[in-house]
Amino acid sequence: MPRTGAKGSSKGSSSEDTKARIIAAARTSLRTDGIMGASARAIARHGDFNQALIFYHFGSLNDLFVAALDQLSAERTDRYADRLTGVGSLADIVEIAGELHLEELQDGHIAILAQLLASVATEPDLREPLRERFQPWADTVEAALTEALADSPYVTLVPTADLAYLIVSVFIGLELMLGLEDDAAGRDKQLFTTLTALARILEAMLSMMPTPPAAD
Amino acid sequence: MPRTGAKGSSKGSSSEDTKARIIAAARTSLRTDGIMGASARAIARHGDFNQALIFYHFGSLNDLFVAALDQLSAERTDRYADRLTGVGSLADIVEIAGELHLEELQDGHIAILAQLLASVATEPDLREPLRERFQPWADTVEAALTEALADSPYVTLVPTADLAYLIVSVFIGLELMLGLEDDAAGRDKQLFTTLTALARILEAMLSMMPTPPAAD
DNA sequence: GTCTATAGTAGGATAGAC
DNA sequence: GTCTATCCTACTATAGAC
Repeated sequence: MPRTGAKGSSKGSSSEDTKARIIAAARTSLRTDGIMGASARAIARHGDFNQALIFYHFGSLNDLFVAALDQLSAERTDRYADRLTGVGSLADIVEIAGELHLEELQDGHIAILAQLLASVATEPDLREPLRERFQPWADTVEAALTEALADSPYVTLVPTADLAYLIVSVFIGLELMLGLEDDAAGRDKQLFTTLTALARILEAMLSMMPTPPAAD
Repeated sequence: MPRTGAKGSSKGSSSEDTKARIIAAARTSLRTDGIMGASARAIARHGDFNQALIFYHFGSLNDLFVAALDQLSAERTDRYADRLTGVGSLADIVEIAGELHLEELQDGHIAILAQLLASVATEPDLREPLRERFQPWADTVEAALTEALADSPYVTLVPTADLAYLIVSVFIGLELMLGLEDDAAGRDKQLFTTLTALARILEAMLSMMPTPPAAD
């Protein structure tokens, strides 16, 4: 096992540096080759290093994939939180979600998530590690929902945890469905434009309601 | 290539019969082993036949998967249409969608769809065949949406094609996300209960509106 | 139409030189 | 820590016996 911690000198070829290169190559491979094509050899080709390094630094491909997801989660949930904090209305949140989704789609981040999720069917050992690492995503979305609804009288009516789970599911499902499209970005924009418009109509209706409706 | 068409006698061991057994085994393997585990050998094991038969009857694994999807699409979109025709309200449609999703989840039909969609990243040749075969799903959902909204004054406001696409995406995304859960069925029920409740609130609000709101 | 046998390839992972 | 070389396994697909 390679030792951890920063080096005294600023030498560029440290162990941590190599691990980072391997993780970057794994992400590229998952994104472009899919989980079925992301073999040790394919990953090594993307990063231009030796295939055996993967096993020296990470032990197994699955452990490498988990490390890659760790890095991705940390990066992206931060960014989500940045963009989503301080958003006050439902329609605004949908609109920003659309922008985020388009970015993520084009950068291929969601592709990585979808491919890893699909691999759980074949690699049961990945289930627990993936579950832990998907929770922050749902939490970030839920926090944004809660904040956006904070000054609405309807907050208590909305089960934000369930909605957050559904929204994450939409992101994943859209990624796979849009993989069939010729113009995925265009279709994605159109879909979120539709959703934003519906959210604005909903808001208009809410503003016309005299008092919060009873929850059945 | 095996000849097609029905036999004169009712002999059970015809070519078509074998092809059906192979397709059934492919579906089982996709469902339980995932796309990464659904090798010719694994499929043959599920159906208890010789691995070489797959190539004799279908030519390649990808062609077998497409045939399996064909069969699944025909079966299930019929069933969807049966259950969804004549449903008059939005909340009812959501409720029935929840029942259907739970059935499909437990029977593993959506798992097959999700696994095939994920494989497109690695197998570009599957993209076109899959796109053609996913269209009926979206069409069925759209038809149900259109029918459910038929006597509402808001029909023209709702882009049913986009909504249908999103709903299919939710089905796919949920399948993958629920693959991480210990109690997938329970979580699924809970999510659709939430959605149904929200749909009922929306309906109540709509019934209180004096006139259709302008579309921005 | 179904079988056995096998060719040919690619994969995960490790040993051992450097 | 990184490389080459390799083991072993599994895979797709085909050839040829039956």
